[in-house]
Amino acid sequence: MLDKKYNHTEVENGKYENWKNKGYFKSGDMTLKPYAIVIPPPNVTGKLHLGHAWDTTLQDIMIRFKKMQGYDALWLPGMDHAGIATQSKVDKRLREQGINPREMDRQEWTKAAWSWKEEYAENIHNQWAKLGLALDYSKERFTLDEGLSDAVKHVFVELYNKGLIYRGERIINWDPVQMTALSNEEVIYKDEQGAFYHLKYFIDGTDEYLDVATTRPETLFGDTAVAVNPNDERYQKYIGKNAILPVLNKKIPIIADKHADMEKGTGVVKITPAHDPNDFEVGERHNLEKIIIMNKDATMNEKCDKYQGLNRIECRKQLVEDLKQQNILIEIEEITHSVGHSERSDAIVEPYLSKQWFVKMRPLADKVLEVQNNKEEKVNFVPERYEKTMKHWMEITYDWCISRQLWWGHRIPAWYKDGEVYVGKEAPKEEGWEQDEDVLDTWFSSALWPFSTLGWPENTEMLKRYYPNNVLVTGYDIIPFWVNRMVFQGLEFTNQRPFKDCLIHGLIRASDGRKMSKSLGNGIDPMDVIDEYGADSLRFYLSTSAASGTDLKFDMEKIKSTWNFINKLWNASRYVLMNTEDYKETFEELTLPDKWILNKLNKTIKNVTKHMDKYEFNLVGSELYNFIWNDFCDWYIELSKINMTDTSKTILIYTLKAILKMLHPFMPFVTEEIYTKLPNTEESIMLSKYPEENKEFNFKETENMDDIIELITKIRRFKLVENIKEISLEYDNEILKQNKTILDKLLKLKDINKTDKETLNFQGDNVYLCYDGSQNKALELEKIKAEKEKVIASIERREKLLSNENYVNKAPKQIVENERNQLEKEKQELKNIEIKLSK
RNA sequence: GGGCGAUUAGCUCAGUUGGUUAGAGCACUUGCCUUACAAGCAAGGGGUCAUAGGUUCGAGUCCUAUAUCGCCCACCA
Repeated sequence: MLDKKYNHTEVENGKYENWKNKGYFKSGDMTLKPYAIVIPPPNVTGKLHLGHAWDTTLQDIMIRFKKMQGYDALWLPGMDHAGIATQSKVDKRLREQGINPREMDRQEWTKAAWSWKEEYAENIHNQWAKLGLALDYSKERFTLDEGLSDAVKHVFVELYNKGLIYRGERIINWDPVQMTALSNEEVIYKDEQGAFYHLKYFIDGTDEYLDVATTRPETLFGDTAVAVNPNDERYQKYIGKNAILPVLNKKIPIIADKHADMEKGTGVVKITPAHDPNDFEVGERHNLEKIIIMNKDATMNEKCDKYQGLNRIECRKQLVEDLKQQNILIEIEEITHSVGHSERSDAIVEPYLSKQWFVKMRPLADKVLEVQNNKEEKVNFVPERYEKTMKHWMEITYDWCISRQLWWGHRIPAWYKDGEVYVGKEAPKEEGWEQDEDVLDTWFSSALWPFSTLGWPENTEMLKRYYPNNVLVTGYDIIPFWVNRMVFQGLEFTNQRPFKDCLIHGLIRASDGRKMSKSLGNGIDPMDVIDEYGADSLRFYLSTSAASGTDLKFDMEKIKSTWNFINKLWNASRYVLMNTEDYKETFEELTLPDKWILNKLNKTIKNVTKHMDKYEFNLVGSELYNFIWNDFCDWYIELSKINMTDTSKTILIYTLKAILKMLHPFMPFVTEEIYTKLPNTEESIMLSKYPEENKEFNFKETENMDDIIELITKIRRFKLVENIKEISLEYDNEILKQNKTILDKLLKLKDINKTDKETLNFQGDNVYLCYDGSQNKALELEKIKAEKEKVIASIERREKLLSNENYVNKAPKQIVENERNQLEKEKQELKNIEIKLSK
């Protein structure tokens, strides 16, 4: 027997280990249809947050649903080595131990990183277990494991051979703290206070000058030209002359280039080809020297005169001061502008000329854009609008900088010797080749995740069976980093989309609407929520509280009310178990309530399945909530108390089983607990079959039950409003007579002196409610009048609607018919009211 | 600058081919310790669906503007 109260800790304890040990999470039954999801691999940097809990719950729901529907459902777990993120954490820990990580031997360091990985992977495994995720651990992968590393090398070499990977000197985003290059996606722009520094660049041999505005004056040491627009009349006369670069007093040419915008600032722009992407382009066009003026840690180098050794911020300060003294500074114009920061270190990103490896994006992106036009082959985004996000990225994307100056990651499979480059899966046989020191962007390996985890580039059975994946589930913030890259790599290397559907969810926000983050201190640990309310509450809340693709404001009150809902389910189950200890299963002699609940259950199964197939979990949630609480608990269970028979016992069990199965994907623990206590069940609800509509239970006459419910509600309201304790009923309706006991019990009818009568209507027949209303006559009259007004207004609305030929002809018959029926009912009601008033 | 989304009850949010008189949870009011559950039961109040037009027999839902808020991308001399 169940305890009086739902205790989530007790319920959840031990279940996961049992499922895992019994092998229920394993895939591979070749007699079944395959279904596959690969988990978005979490970083091995730390703890899972609520976003992970949300993301994985959605996947677990689909996996458990498909398993119960008889699919061979694979949910492949794994983790991401997370290059920069992990390296910085490992470094931080080493520094705390008094070790300078950069002075370590690379192999030593890597060992430390691997032990970090083991430690944090264990954390994550424990958290997955607490969440109840049906992951097939026998297929678990890690982005740095042997197979995946082979896939990475394979892709690198292939792309290189196709000319889609190249090495070149470009302006890249440089993180001077991590001392590595970054991709555009890893740069976060933030609005900050800054200034335009207007400087005098004198024209050589004159005392005229150009007013050059810059936000980064310290870069002037790298200036190799000043540009004006070729059509700018103001400056025509200077084109071809030289300007004198302040401080260095060096002559630099004044050139005409379209990059100079006549509308912006003074129309004159300094050109620093080694420290600005646009200036780089200008430099290429005009064959300008590209002077790098900073070291890798963003301190000024030997090109910077006396400023050498200062960091860029210090340098700016002192330089501006000096320029002021020298009367070179014209003015400082305060502005707000956006400044790029490193996603991981938050350092201000320095545009920096550097030799790096790049993926040539245009041909890869074009392929995606083409495939998205094909309904059968495209990735279907849910909600659809996120396809636009991907397409837009594909349209504007430019070459992807993939080399990182880190130690933690896939070492670039390129070797150098005497200026020659060799790219291959293995090192060249001859002596003297040195491998590239750099590693690849973490996203380079995760881009292959949907197929590399299945054994690709080998054409394995797994790959054939589970690729493309059925659905990928992730947040919209990851679309540019990951989704997009999986799609183009998938198409390039497997000629197929990596997954058929892409289910996108939003971000979890704190209750004040802000992002949850460590720095704000408003983060909530999902494990704390689980301790307090259970994984089932958390899961149901996360998966049913927001429409797909929208953000979710975390609300502890709602988790609490979800707990209440589970407690309700728990107690309903308790009631069922208490009353079905001994019974004989039979569906014979169904009563009206029996038919009614079976009918409702059918409808619920139909709707829930439909919504599940469309990933509309919030709608599944409300469908089940309403059915369980309002239909099953409030009505059917109450009705079952009137006359408990073998049939009603059978139906209680039958309905409860279906309820538990439909809830199971959302709340696996409590449904398992209850299900295994019910008679005649499999040893785990995970082995049970998802409910299906039973056509034999679609009874037409169940509308009578709806009418009885309406009548009972009306009478209860009347009793409450009029403050009447005792009533009796008089009626001559066949259906009411057949269900007399229902009315007697639920309304607690008694034989009393009938001094007053209220006339109600049931399916066209009058029902008289007899009571003693001697105390409150005057009040009643007011109420009746108000009721009359309401009914008249409603009748008028309906008559107007029904007299509209357009409406009657064009609206669906069912709706028009319904409208007519309601009108008849109301007319009857009005008659009753008038009779009452005439007394 | 370009794009996307949001605006519905006091609060948080559903409302996915346009179709009865717009729903839920929490909060609120009234009456109940009825042997599954008082973390409950029974009943109730509360919304001109941001604004202005339009399409339609019919609009929260479709179209066009406007306002406010948010997000993404681009630019940032």
